[in-house]
Amino acid sequence: MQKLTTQRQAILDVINLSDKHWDADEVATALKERNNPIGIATVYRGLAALAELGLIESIQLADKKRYERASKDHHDHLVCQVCGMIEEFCKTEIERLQEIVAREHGFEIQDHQLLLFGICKSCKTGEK
Amino acid sequence: MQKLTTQRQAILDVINLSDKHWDADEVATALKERNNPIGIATVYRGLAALAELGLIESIQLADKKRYERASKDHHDHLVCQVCGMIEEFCKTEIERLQEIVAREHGFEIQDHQLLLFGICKSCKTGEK
DNA sequence: TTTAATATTGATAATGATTATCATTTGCCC
DNA sequence: GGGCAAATGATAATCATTATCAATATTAAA
Repeated sequence: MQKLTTQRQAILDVINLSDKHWDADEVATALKERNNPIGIATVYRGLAALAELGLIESIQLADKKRYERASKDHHDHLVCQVCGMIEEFCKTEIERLQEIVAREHGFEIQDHQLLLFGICKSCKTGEK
Repeated sequence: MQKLTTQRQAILDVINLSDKHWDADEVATALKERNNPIGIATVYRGLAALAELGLIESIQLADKKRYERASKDHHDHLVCQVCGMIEEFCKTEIERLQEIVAREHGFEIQDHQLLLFGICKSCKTGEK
């Protein structure tokens, strides 16, 4: 179960194109522009399948899910509320503290998500 | 702007009833059961207004927003993927590290959300 | 207090992301 | 080479949330 079909490879290629955080619609549009249109339902299923295979990663924002290429080390995200830009950061110390919290609660962590919302550097300095 | 109408006070009362994390529909149902039905659109707007006034707090889960009563200290959440239970925890050290990350990126934090997904104590020990 | 401006309510329609349905196609195993 | 399991794609359905809008309530001003 969960095959890497030609459609899913095309989706994977698109996501690996850049370090953008793609939503399903953007992936579908990019595929259309590459003259390889894929049905939107297939895009959704393909993204879910690729994430399950560990070939891409996902973050859940308030309104929609976004996908990015898989990276070696786990990271979390800064989300600019002005321009929508998403930056990444690693902080192993935070991960360690999360484990401590979990232990205190008898909780077994399987996944986590840390989002920092605010204003990014370029929006703060008024750049375009 | 943003008045504390009788409807909004009723919504606030419901949320202050317990330390549950309510979604809009549950609040509307609770109000109906108390013989004080309030239109669902008004419930949504009321919850948003109360959160803006700082009288309640919200967390954004994958599918929906949930509201809880306001607490003195900021806290984050453990979400059990088996039973759906939501626990809270405080870890000021994590908050401090978030600020350090932000400074490193020239980012100004306005809000944040940390969710730990996994299996809670009682689900792990097989309780009911 | 009347009047005017403003915000709220509630029923319902609209939106938007995502999932379900289902007939058709593809790929693989024996 | 037929059959089973999974995938595809068009489209309908779902579900939380927001928009619309007429009716009502509240506040401020005259």
